[in-house]
Amino acid sequence: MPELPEVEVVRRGVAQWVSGRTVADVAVLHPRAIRRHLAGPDDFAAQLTGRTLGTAHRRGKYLWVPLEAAGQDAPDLSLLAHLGMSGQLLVQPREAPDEKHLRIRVRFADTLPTELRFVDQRTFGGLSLHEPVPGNPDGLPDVIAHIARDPLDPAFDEAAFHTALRRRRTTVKRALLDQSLISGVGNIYADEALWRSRLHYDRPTATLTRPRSAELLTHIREVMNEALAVGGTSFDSLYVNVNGESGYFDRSLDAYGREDEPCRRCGTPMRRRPWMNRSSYFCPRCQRPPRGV
DNA sequence: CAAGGCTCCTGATAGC
DNA sequence: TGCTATCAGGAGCCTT
Repeated sequence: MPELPEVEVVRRGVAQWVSGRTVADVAVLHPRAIRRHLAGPDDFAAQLTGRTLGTAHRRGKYLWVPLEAAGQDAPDLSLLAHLGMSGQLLVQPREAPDEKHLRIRVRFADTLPTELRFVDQRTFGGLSLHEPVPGNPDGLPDVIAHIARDPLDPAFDEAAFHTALRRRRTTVKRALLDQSLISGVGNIYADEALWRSRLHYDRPTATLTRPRSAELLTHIREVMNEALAVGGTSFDSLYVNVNGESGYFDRSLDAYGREDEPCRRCGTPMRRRPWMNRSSYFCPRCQRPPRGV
């Protein structure tokens, strides 16, 4: 499942292989993949065709590319991508056979042999075009203006994060998954960071002291940077491929998916608990539940 | 406004 | 063998 590190790998791939190229043709093969583009597939294709892709940006799990606007200070339109659970952005040879779940194809007006493909089995992800937030130099799409900066963003407001945690009346894992509070954290890295911090997922955020929440933030950054260090150096070909099952990210997980396996700190069998229609993995000894849970 | 639940989707897997 | 149930889960949307 793509979370921040995986999306960052994709961003780098897009920046390397696609930025600067001009779109010649767009094929939308599944309407659900552009459902955030309210004007529909024909409009999506028409607006994107002829435009040149600018610098690839990322905030949390969102990735976008402003379309270059000749003679203007700021971009007038940005191409937004979210991978959802199973989405992939692939740079493939034009003659490569279609993937089973190919949803969108973008061909370019140059002589390079590659094209951009959006492949997504479960269609939770998608592409869309949006006007940027006025005055934003990076072309931040207006529809993701509510997404908080992510913990790897130099402008992430750490003091505001701590304050917000104390003010919230919720539990710590819910807070970590709230993209308007801190973005880029999904179920996997939430469990990993909580395990490193020895925090139970149902710990009320209001009980976190400033040092404890600072430690949590440090662990979030560490686990993301470690994943990035492994996955971010793995692609060196035309193939920009990220999905959670590719293997090089989950090899080093300490908590996620380790039910009944020994805790790497204390040896106690790890547990899995149904949680918000998904799962939470934790060590029952290292991560003691709060009172009343 | 904040918090939490529901829902979209497809394929792998388990169970009968 | 073949069917059904369950699980994976990001985030918009709706209700409370």
